[in-house]
Amino acid sequence: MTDPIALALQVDRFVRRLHGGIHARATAVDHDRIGPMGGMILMALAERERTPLHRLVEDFARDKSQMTRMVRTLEDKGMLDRAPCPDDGRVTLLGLTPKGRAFVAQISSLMAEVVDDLLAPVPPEDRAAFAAILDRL
Amino acid sequence: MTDPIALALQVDRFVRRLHGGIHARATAVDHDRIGPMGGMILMALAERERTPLHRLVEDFARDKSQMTRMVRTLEDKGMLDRAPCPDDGRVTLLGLTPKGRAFVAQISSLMAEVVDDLLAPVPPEDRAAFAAILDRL
DNA sequence: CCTAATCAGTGGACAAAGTCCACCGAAACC
DNA sequence: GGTTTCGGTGGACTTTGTCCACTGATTAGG
Repeated sequence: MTDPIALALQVDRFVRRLHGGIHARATAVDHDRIGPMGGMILMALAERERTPLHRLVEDFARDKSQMTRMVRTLEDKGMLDRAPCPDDGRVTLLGLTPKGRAFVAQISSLMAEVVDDLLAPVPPEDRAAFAAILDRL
Repeated sequence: MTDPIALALQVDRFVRRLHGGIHARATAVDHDRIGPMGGMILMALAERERTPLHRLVEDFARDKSQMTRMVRTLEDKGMLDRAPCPDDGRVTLLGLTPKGRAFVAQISSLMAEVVDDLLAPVPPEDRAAFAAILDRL
């Protein structure tokens, strides 16, 4: 047991379903074609306000340039804005616009719903354990 | 706690690191440009022999046509072969070729290593719990 | 039986994500 | 003050994923 390959497969599948679920429910709301990834980024921003880009890069474990572009299109769509960091001339701080905030409000409940659905077969106390384990990665 | 959004983020990140880790270690071995996805498929095939395509589709939660193409390129590279199913004229059964089997042997140990690294901060008994929870999805 | 709905798989066309590498300007480190 | 490092950008590309239409077996309904 604890076959690492099976485990990898299952985690991958979980994410797959997650994205799929979001996609399915969000198409109705997502008129600006933000997409799952964009949504994730916005939600992340909603939690930690005024974040530099490189923070997102490591949180999502994505490529810098990719993140640059993601952020760029989100900015173009009026979901977030940039401001130069006063302490460090290199960094630009990102934050949600009111529009972005409104969007996040819409989708985060959908998101929660999706996660809930996926975790349905798992009893609540195990969910907590699950989350706790994930925390240490 | 048990914030579903944070949870989603973490799972996503985990998969990200997983793919990244595989990618990093496998480039040396992967001379046929199989890629992470192809590798996963081959490993899945290694476990359940003679599998119809639609089984992979649901196991990986991918699109049918995508899977068709993946399988096609893997076949072109001599990693797997197809055989018509005797019981059902619609399905084609997939199986690893010797070459495919050899490849899987190579990468699955790398894979296990990667997963192990990722799970390093989690004590063994919790890993089992983690795996058990994943099983119910 | 024979038609109708269903199912496995294929293909085209396209959009979204991710990868690699080179490159700036600002900052930190002797 | 010159050299690394760091945050971010941009180009050029490959890999994945999505949507939709369509074939040929196969089960179901009457």
